[in-house]
Amino acid sequence: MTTLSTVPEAASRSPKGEQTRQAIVAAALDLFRAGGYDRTTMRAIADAAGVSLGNAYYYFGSKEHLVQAFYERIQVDHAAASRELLDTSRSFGEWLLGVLDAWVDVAAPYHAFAGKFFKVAAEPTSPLSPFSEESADARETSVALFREVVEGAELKVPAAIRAELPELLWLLQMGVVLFWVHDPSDGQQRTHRLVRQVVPLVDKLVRMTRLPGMKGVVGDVVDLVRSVRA
Amino acid sequence: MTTLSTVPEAASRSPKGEQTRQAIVAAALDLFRAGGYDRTTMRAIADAAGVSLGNAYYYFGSKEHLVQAFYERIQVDHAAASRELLDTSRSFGEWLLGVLDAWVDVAAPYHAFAGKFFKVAAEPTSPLSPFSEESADARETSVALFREVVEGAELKVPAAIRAELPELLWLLQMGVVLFWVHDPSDGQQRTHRLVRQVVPLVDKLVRMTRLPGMKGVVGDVVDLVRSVRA
DNA sequence: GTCTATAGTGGGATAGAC
DNA sequence: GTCTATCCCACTATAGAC
Repeated sequence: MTTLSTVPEAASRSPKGEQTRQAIVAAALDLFRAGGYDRTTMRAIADAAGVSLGNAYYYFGSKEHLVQAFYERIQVDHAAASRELLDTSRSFGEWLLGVLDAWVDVAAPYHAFAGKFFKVAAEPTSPLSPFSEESADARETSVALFREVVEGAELKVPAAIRAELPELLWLLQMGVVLFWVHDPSDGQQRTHRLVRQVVPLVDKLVRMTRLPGMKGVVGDVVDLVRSVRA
Repeated sequence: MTTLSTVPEAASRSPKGEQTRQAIVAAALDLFRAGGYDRTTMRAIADAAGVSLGNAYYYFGSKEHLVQAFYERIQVDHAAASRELLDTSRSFGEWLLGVLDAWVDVAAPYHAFAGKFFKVAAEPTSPLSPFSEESADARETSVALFREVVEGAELKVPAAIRAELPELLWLLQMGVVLFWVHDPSDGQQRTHRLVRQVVPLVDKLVRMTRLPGMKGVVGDVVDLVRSVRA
């Protein structure tokens, strides 16, 4: 939770500061959506937010830090959308489909500049990397969502798989994001189709782990996942 | 083979232009290795190459285009290293292990700033993206390598799987790259361990596709791969 | 701690002359 | 193909207001 940056943290934000901060984020997301990341200047963002350039930099150490706002926004919106889904009791497959679809819907407005977002996140040393130390909290929040999906569903699978499944589903979600970022189709229909096709397959594979002949492979997969995480 | 860029293509390069081009690439590679990508300016590259800044931009549309030199270098070295392996007759698993290991070895010298390289490649609109139109040739070369691995081995698997396997193995390779880029361990030992663990699993899975009970899942996977590529 | 105004610097990228 | 001159903008620095 500690950070080296001078940007005020959530704990130490005054109401006024928080308001300014939100104004800058809102302006940035608006302008990014309208004109893309590259063509949106920090000056334009500051102007649109009604603050000085210096003030914008007071809250966000760099233009890339504003991308983080986008990251958080999607995360929060997706969690909210998923929460609604989880309240209605359904099968594992339906939940998974709902959660993945919800992400695509929530992220849709930002697809045009998602490439830039993705670029920033792709650098291993970036705090925005989904694998970084700094984003551990956000990652754990996402994994927790999938843990709810797994635990809520009446899934009869080996305990070992059950334990690793949330993280594997998170990885699946990352794969969907990767596809989505590269999806040029209208309204990202192809991503939606991918999700609709991949979910039943995953559902089937997960249920197959119960079969006696699968014991060996399942053990291998679990070992692999554990050694990767170590 | 056609490109929209104004950069001279291989076919239309004059000897003089080719010389200048090589000088710029050499200077860039040197400086990148010495000081990293960010801290190396286009002005410094132009200076070191003995050309003007404008001239450097005549040959390379952007700083990112210079990163492509690394991409090509690794690709060529890996193809050469793999070719040697393919000459000695072995099993599918041994070949796959050899080819993946060879990549990690070939790429090792560039690991320090591979993150920057990766960042550039991650942007979907970048010509360097492994999924881009511009890198289709390089991608096809890699897939062809895995096709040799598949066709050279006496693998008894359904024809449908056999046809898709090269592309799936290429995807596996991309996964290894992803892990490698994030691997901070000495000499990227963890990546080597991952490869050593994942190859037997893949080998086992591929051979399992022959089992009668697998017909359904195998068909689903093939359908998925085909619809993703479409 | 929040904010403004102004005046920089550095470096990626471009225009247009030769 | 090559140059020089220039633009643009992320980012910094500073000095001071509330």
